[in-house]
Amino acid sequence: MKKVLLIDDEERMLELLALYLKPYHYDCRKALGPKEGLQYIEEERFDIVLLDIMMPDMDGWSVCREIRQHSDVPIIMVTAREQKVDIVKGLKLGADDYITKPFNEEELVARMNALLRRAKPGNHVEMDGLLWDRDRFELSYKNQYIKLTPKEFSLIGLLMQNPGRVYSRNQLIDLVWGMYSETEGRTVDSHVRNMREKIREVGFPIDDYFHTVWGVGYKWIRK
Amino acid sequence: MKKVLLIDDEERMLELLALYLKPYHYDCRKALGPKEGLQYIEEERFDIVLLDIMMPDMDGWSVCREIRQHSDVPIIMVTAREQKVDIVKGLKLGADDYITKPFNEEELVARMNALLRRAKPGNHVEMDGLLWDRDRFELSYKNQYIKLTPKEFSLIGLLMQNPGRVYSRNQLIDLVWGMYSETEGRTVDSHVRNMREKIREVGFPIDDYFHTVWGVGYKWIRK
DNA sequence: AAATTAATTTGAAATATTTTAAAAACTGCA
DNA sequence: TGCAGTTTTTAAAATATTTCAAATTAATTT
Repeated sequence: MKKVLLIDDEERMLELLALYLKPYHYDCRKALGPKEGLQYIEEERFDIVLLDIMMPDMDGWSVCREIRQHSDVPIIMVTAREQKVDIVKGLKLGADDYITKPFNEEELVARMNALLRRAKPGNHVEMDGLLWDRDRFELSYKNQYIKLTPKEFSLIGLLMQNPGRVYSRNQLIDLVWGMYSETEGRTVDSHVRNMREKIREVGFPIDDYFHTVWGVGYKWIRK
Repeated sequence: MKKVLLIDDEERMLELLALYLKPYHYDCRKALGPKEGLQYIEEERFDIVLLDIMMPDMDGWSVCREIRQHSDVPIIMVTAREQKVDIVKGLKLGADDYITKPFNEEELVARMNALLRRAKPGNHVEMDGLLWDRDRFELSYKNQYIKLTPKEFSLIGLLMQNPGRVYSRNQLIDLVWGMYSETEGRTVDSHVRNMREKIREVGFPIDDYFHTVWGVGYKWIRK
């Protein structure tokens, strides 16, 4: 499901946008005002951002520039009415498109899809702020990067991608190490320990998610 | 220089568009009508297409659909006036943006650039003062030129254009050396070493950007 | 509660990967 | 052909990861 960040300083507009997008099964996060918006950007990964450019304490262009410091995420500016100069300014600052209020639902969704179509599809899973990204070979929590070894990285990736499923040590060895590996089951434990420790350090409640199934193996549980 | 294909059935409009774009150094190809346009698409590679949707013998949407059969090239539709329904239809058929006549030069160029920015091959990238320029075959930092060999140059270009993404040695060999190369993975290391050394010499903090991902490969990180 | 079984922790040895450095092979061109 | 710059290969030194076994801790069974 695509994650959308809505940034506006009017509660009502946020609700309206979310309502529009609801039937299309986007996962909407509402940010009331630029500060909150930028904070979310720092903490999470989004597929697209809808940004209102008429906000009192910080104008949309500054927000646009700020976002571009951190991320390449597609940005659609939302403007009150057509103002050619502003549009050009926004596009130059790194926005990808704009749409004017009042807009119709269909056009909004069509524009979002046109942008999402161009975005490179990534291979990732996210759980309560913990992001596993195969393309980047990175695990991160709220923009803190957790340095993992290759085995640790594959291990957690497999588990996160199959929440609820138990894997025995031998299954994990087959899947992560590769079939016909001579490695012993106990070795998995060491990697699990090291991995848990590293993730605990950045403040993610790993023990709520990564469970030991006594006598069987390990599983990742979806909260 | 970016290649632009203009498709319209009015000679006058083609001239006008070309005139608008002239100061921005685009390489414009004019196609009078949809047939000619589709023929060019088959014969040449373009960076972007400007497509008028009001043409008599074949409507713009059919052209749009046809183009998408052959190519992923970014398409901007040009419409006579705002017609919401039509816009949505075009976007759904694979167009990326639209602009209404009469339009202003600045907005047209801004929209083209926004699309070209997302399109894959960039001719230059800049990161914290380090400039990679394909047209000049030059890498420079604060006006100091760093002399690179062709392999080194492609290598850093690929990485800088895809910040965050890890590339394995084999992927790099496929992408830089070309598929089916017999070259060994370790060879990449040598080029990496030499390149790092040359860039370090001019004072750019290359080690903050160009990272080794242990057990996997290399990546460029955006700071 | 004691006995049993399994998981975790620990640290050191074994392996694997990357870096460094230098030599060998190759390429385009005068 | 021979040169100068480039690319590739190779081997060693430096780093980082993985493994494994012993000691400890925790959970389960009797």
